[in-house]
Amino acid sequence: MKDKLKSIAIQLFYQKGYHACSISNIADRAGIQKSSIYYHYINKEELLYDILKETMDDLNKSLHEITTNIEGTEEQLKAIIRNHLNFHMERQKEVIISDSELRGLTADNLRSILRMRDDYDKKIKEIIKKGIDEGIFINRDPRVVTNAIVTMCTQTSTWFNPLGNLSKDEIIDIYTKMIFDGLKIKK
Amino acid sequence: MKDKLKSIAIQLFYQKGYHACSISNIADRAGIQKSSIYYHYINKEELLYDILKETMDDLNKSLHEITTNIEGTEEQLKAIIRNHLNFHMERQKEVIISDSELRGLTADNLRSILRMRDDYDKKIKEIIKKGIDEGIFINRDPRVVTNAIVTMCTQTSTWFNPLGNLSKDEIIDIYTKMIFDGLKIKK
DNA sequence: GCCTGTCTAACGGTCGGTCGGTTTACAAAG
DNA sequence: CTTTGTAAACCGACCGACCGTTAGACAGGC
Repeated sequence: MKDKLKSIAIQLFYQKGYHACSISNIADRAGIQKSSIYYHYINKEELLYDILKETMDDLNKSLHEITTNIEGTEEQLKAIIRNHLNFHMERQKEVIISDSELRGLTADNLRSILRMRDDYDKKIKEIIKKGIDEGIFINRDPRVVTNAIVTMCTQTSTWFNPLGNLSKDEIIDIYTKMIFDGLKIKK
Repeated sequence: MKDKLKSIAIQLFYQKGYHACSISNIADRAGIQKSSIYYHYINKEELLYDILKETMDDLNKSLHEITTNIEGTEEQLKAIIRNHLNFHMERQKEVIISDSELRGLTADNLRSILRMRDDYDKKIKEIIKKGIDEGIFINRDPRVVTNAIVTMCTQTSTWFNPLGNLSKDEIIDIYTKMIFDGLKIKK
């Protein structure tokens, strides 16, 4: 039932937003009374935190696997981009919640989630910095470049349609080429 | 007072989110009773709609000026990117609200805002398509390319710090170069 | 007989919104 | 120069609904 509640909460937080979705909404959809939810979660925020924590954990875990198993700066970055895109197109609801409902957290929980996000971004920034040092990437502010890449990939969660006529792999291909080689035909 | 209410609402909707911010919150900050707000706005949603409408109007107006005053596909796209980045770094609060609080709108108002957003995106897509036809941009799905560019530029609103050590112009420069030429040093 | 999970019932509080009445500003009339 | 009319702007009390949360009872399985 705890898992059921979580997946219902993901659906509803995504659809209506955290504050617009009440405990009763979730209970109704689960077929139980709203008071019964408090057997599984101490309060509404913990339900949100549980979702965000799990999502960030999974994302960080997948990044860790890449940086330990793949060699070569360019190949690493390519794998990171592929992974990030894949994650955000597969788990659209969770990542959209993660991006828009941080304000629903109290100070301690917020700090915990933000640190996970910072860790993630920092690892990517380090790889871009390494690429610049190795002379394979153009020397531009790594912070800005990281933000540009991460945010554009993250946002696929908001527009990707699993039933559309473009597959995830096709989108990953286009994004990767755009990030590495840009828009313009080389003269 | 109506303008004052709007700017307070922008601040609070941005800080706490639309649903987490009550009419009383806004009234308190404005130094009036909450009932007085209903003299200026028929309900809470109209206050949100007013913000979103004005923001999208201004954005669309700025785009229109570019497409009528600038010639050449590449120069147009460059100007569009500069304008989009500038707008989103200058009016961070409004555009963040525009991106995250659409769910607070009822059907009619939502449709109206979404149409403005679609118009905007469509114009950019057409220019990219034109660039592909003219042989200056690499032939990739214009829908995906547009989404990639627009979302990455939009998201500067979430991380740009006006007090940071990077100016808007520096960021615009990096973004433009990244979009047109990518990350990699050409061999 | 105890633990797990759910129930019913109720709590205090806040929400968006309404109502009738009051203040303010200002202009026309005397 | 004062009085009066009027509309804009605001107030304070109030509404029903719903919020998140708690307490305590109860049913079924180990």
